[in-house]
Amino acid sequence: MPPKPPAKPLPRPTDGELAILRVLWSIGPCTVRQVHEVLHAGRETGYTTVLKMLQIMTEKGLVTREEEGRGHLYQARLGEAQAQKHLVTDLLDKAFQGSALKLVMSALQSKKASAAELEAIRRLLDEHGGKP
Amino acid sequence: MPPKPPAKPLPRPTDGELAILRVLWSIGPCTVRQVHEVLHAGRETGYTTVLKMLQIMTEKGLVTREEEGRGHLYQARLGEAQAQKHLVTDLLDKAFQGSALKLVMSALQSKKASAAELEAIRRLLDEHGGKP
DNA sequence: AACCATCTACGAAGTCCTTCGTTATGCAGA
DNA sequence: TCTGCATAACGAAGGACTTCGTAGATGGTT
Repeated sequence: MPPKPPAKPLPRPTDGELAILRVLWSIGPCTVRQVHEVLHAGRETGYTTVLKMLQIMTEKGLVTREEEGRGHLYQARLGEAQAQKHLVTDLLDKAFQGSALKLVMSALQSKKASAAELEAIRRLLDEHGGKP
Repeated sequence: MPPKPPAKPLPRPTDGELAILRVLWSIGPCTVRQVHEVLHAGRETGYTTVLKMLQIMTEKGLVTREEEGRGHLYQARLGEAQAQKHLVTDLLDKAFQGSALKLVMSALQSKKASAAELEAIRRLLDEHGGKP
């Protein structure tokens, strides 16, 4: 058996860490420089700041790192869907008393969902709970 | 015109602050002691810790305070639904590219929603998007 | 009045998050 | 080889969050 990564649950990523994870999810494993360039398009974030955050995220287990030439390649440990599920579960427990209904209501009120999205959600419901 | 409260958007409450807000939402305006007693049932949190947090939350504008006898009454500034909407919108933008569909999918996968809840969500969709 | 319980206020400690200046390392070219 | 560039690492600073010890204020009781 390969030694399991420590079984402690991954901490919830901070907002800054989430921004980095989004980059890793969208373009796959990449170097500090690549992450920095993508982030730099939107925010002003120094190179060493990104590096430091990736180092800390490595310690936390949010990302894994492997040597690549003279630099390192970073990769998100959790897939996007998995991480989203964690975040939603967390919010559900902390702000919605675990009620998925209330959360869905808020979501639909927060952003106007497109008709196509509404239809997709309806189909999801059919698969999920059995049509009435 | 009464002087508006400062127009800066309220900061997102931390987890600890959210726990306090939940108490205020459930039992209405109350004193530090009341909040502490409710919280104490679940977590170990000192009285002065709750007091300090309420003071900071007052500075942030998350709660309002009014004199009551020798103590103070604290009240959440935002209603529960309003605060939930903020939290959901925030999560939507930061982790779901603004896609309500993806968030709803995660929510339904995270917790098994009851049949009644699913039906309620379906009704919500009908009101919201127009039945197909 | 003296005392006690309750409450507010203050400030400090410890941790975490974010940022960045600086230094070390390793590769490539003059 | 020596120099310069890209990268990694270190360490510190500043702010936010949480916790708590302690002090001050107020009201009721003996």
